[in-house]
Amino acid sequence: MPELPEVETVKTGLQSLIVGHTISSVDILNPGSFMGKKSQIVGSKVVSISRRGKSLNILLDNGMNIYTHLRMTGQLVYRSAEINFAAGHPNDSMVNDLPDRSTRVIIHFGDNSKLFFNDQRKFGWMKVLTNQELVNQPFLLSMGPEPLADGFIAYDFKSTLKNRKKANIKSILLDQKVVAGVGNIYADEVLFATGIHPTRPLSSVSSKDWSRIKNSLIEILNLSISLGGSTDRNYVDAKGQKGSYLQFAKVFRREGQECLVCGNTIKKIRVAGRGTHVCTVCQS
DNA sequence: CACTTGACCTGTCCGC
DNA sequence: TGCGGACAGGTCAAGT
Repeated sequence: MPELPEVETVKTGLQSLIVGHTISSVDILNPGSFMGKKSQIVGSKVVSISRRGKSLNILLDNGMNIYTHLRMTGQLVYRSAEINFAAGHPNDSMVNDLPDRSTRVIIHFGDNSKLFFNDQRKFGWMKVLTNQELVNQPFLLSMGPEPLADGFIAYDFKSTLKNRKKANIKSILLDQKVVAGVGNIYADEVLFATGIHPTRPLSSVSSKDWSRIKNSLIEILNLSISLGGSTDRNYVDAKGQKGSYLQFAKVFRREGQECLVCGNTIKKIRVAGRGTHVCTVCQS
């Protein structure tokens, strides 16, 4: 599921692949995936790509934006005019010729290259917005700080959360209003790294715990970015390549296997409506 | 207001 | 083999 490291990897890929390209036409295969008028983006040139939390923005030279969220199964895959098949993955059904049945929007560029917005479950979206509309998006206005931005280490979780005592730590880490970009994978990994059980109530999380959480978040997110993110099921980057962070995950998707620290069996429980991976010896 | 649960979708997997 | 149901998890709406 595209979380911060995955969206960051897509952003980096798109920066090298589509900046400077002019949009020549847009095919909307699923109207629910695309909000706004395509006439407002056709003829414009891509200026820059930016990320906030798990959301991505493509800025155009006419002042319009293509604000995008991949949600659970979204992909943004670029293909040049010459190469439609991804090279080197002959047996990989996830990286195939495009469009496929999950393709919802195709953005065509002047050099006949294309950007495919694929989204199996149709939860993701692209919104055409003016700069003013973009900055007024409620989702962006309420979003918490970027964990990889300067100053995050000084961020005071305790004061942000002063009215919240009963919630468990995992649902807090998943709350985009508290901190941006953390999803199920990295919440589980950070809580393992800090020895905190996911169901711990906020009232029992100390300042020292928060300090460990912040340091661990930064370390884990940076490691994942360096590995191209995590591919659990659907995620691929802008070139259609999978990420390899899950090879280094300590608990996520490791239920039934031995804890790499203590040897106890990793368990899968349900917290905040999410599948949650925990070592009950290392985490309390 | 804080917090929890269900809805949104589609594909995969598991048991019968 | 086919079929039903559980499950996957980001965000928002509706419920307690």
